[in-house]
Amino acid sequence: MPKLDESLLSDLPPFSLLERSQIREILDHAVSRRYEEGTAIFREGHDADRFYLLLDGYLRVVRTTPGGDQIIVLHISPGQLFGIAPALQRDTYPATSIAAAESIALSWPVSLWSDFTANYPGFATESYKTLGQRLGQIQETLTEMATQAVEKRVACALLRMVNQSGRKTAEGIEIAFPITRQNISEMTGTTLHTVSRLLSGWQKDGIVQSTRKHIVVTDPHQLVLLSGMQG
Amino acid sequence: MPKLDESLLSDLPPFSLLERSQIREILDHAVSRRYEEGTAIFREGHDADRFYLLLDGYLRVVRTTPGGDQIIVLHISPGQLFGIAPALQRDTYPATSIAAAESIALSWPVSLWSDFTANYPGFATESYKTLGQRLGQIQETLTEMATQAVEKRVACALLRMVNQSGRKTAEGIEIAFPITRQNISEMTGTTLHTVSRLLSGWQKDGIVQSTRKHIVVTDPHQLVLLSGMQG
DNA sequence: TCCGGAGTTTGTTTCAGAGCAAAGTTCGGC
DNA sequence: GCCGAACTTTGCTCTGAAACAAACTCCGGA
Repeated sequence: MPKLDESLLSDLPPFSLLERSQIREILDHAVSRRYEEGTAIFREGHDADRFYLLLDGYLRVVRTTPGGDQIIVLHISPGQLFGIAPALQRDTYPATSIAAAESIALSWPVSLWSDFTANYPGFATESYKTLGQRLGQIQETLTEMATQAVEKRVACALLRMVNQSGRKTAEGIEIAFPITRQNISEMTGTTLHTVSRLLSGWQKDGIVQSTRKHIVVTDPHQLVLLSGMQG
Repeated sequence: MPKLDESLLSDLPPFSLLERSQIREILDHAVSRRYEEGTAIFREGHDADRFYLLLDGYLRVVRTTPGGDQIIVLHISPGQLFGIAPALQRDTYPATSIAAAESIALSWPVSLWSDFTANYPGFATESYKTLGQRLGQIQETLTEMATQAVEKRVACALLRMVNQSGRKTAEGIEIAFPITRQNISEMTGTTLHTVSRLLSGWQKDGIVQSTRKHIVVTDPHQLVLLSGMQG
């Protein structure tokens, strides 16, 4: 494997407080790997033997029910830690993570977790901050799921993805990774049919523009109104 | 305030590894307080200035939507830490906690959090373990909410409460704190009417026995079947 | 270039469960 | 012992969205 460059990490929150030499050391223990779209990085219930940092691409964190339905708990974007089960004293991953687009991630054996948190002060802090944000996000989704009708849930899901990964284009803001109606239905607890109908409707109203596996939000403000959110 | 006894903490996971003198020291910084049923310990969005340990009673952790609906995210039972926003670098509580029954809790100012984790090794580990379990639990609820019909969700909710706080009685296993149909509907994203109907039906089938604010599960096995769970 | 599979659209039917309405019941306080 | 508030039960109606069904479109590969 080629030697990794320090600049990969130096701008990311978990590492931003560290010395160049420390980053060098961390990188020397890291394994870098590329994942095709659709590939699993690790699977629910498996031994949590490594923790990860997404360098490039996007991931879906997914849970499967005994009945075989799948739901998407959250998405991971570049720069975020994931699979940090060891931080929570878990010996098994609580969910599966799948590359939503071609992705590159670094990983380390869990045995290094305690070293990292002990030796690199900013690291622990930032990890737990991430965890806190994620917990809040999931609670948010939960309340939404429990109280809102399908249309609002789908609107919220789109907005969340736009906020997390939107990039500006001529027509509006585009979700940066491939996503199907089926995927959206798995984020919102509905069916791909219902999502398709909603999206068609919104297209007609000039709120979104979508092609196969690809969505551009042309009128974010309208979507916010539909989502019924406060902020 | 009377001096608190060391035995209050010595058997609880977050403190079980500590010396008597260390526990003494921790207790000397603690404030103990009693909360009437229905009282808030802290509220969503408020300054996270203290963290807590529930000594006795039960709490509901609750979120309110902009639209005014409430949903119960989880319950806290005696011996558990809660309001541990500082562990996640949050400066504000992400949810409200309310005494489901008369309760007693210890609390400390957040400024002590870093002391605790630094000086008492078992403490940090156990806190994060709790957090991990809670995260898993919420993910579980989320998937359930997204994929299961109302009947299963309510069955699951009952089972979860039974597992967390059930005590054996002559007729079956009793949920240890007062709970209304409304409460259950707020755990499962349905209406109190639907919960009432389900409970009536199950009563007829000899699966539960319920009176006002009080539920006994007489046939847990049947309930497991209804819940469609794997374990 | 054609084929097949994956993703999408649209129509129709059906029903679980929300919403609305109204009694009944229990309990704590006066 | 009475009152009112909080909790529960039950009936009825109506609708959002699931389920079922089928066609259509795009894309990559042989």
